[in-house]
Amino acid sequence: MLDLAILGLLQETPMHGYELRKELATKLGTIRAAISYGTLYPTLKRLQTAGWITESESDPSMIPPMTSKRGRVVYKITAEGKERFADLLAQAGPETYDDAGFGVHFAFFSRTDQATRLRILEGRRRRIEERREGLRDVLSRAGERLDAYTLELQRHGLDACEREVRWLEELITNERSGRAPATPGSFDIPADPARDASPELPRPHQDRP
Amino acid sequence: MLDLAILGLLQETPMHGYELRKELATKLGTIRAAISYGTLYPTLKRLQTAGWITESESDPSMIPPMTSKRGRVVYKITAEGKERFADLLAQAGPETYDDAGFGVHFAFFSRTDQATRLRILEGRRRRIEERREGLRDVLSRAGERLDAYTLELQRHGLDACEREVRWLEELITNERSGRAPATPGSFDIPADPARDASPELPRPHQDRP
DNA sequence: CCCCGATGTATCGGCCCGATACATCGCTAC
DNA sequence: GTAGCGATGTATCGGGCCGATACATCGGGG
Repeated sequence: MLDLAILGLLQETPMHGYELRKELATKLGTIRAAISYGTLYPTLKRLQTAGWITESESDPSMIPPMTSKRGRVVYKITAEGKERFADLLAQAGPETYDDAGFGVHFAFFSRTDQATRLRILEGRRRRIEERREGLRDVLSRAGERLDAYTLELQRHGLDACEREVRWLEELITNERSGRAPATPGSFDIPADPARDASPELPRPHQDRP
Repeated sequence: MLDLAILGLLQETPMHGYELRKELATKLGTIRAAISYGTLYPTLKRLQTAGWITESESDPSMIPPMTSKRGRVVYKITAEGKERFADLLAQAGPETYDDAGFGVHFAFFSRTDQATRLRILEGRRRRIEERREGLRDVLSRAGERLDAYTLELQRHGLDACEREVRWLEELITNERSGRAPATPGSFDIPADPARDASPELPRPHQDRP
């Protein structure tokens, strides 16, 4: 999962570890607080061993001069890495539909073809619907076995599930009618990007046609 | 975190591993799909070594007779385990306020005193508010740097944050006015436990007084 | 009679996290 | 000036937790 995210970011531009962590945090802020260095560096080493990325010591754009001793290590993606990224983007494991997996895949939807986008959105919807049904069962059948706080927790979780299903429904509808909110590559922004709300951005929250 | 959940469930009644996993799944269904056996059994071993629980081979209530060979192992909590449970319930680490930690603590709120409940609810609210501010910053400042799908993901996450903050606000208000939705021990249920909705349950979703 | 799904216990490799250590740079404060 | 401090930066270690896997029993349906 993390492989996909790192490969995706390095495909945009080479980076060193610290930078990568920050970009990861902003891109995946909703689904993962901030990747730990205890995860990042071993993962980078693993990707390097596999041949997906290469390490180039202290690049020319070294803005803070840093009298060396230990230059920053800049990672860049290889051709095999780009292939790997494409494979990971399109693959359909069960982990593609859990919280983390779906989030990472969704974050790179602008580089995914529409058929794959639809498959992932529908798979995620099915997953959430299952979770929702489980919660409904607990709330209706096991109502007298659980205390009020636990029930309230379940109810709140059920709310979140229903909300996410609706969100996914709208995204799927949009996707099917070709109104995808992104074009591959750079995106046409109408000059003022959402100060308080952005009704001109093709979000899935418009009325049904 | 898992220690707290296991100790809490074993405090209600002794259980064997398989049963424990199922109870864990229904009680914590919203925050953790289902605990893996690769987690559960080592954890039980660790709790046993620490002296919080004891293992009693194949109890008298062995309903499916099972011609032995390997009887089911029933775990029960010790006096030290109950102390440990109380400590874990009241303690205030940073992990108390993340998704998993808060969920487990909340699930055992019926055994927590009101002061601790308030502290945890407010800590959680602060945590979510910070996450919300981070997302708002990304959405307003980095609007043109991210593609539309990533932005949509952030927007959805922001929605979830705002929703959870409101939920917490209502719980805190309820808690402060003494209208806690649970009494310690068993709970008085009005005969028909929520077939479709349960307006008579003291949920935090009633109108303000 | 045989397979299948539920019940049940247990281990292993591997991902990921928090804590920790170490080093440099630019800024402010004394 | 120099001492601290926060941001930048790389890296390791112990341990929690997961998915996959193995093994075993039991009840029921084909």
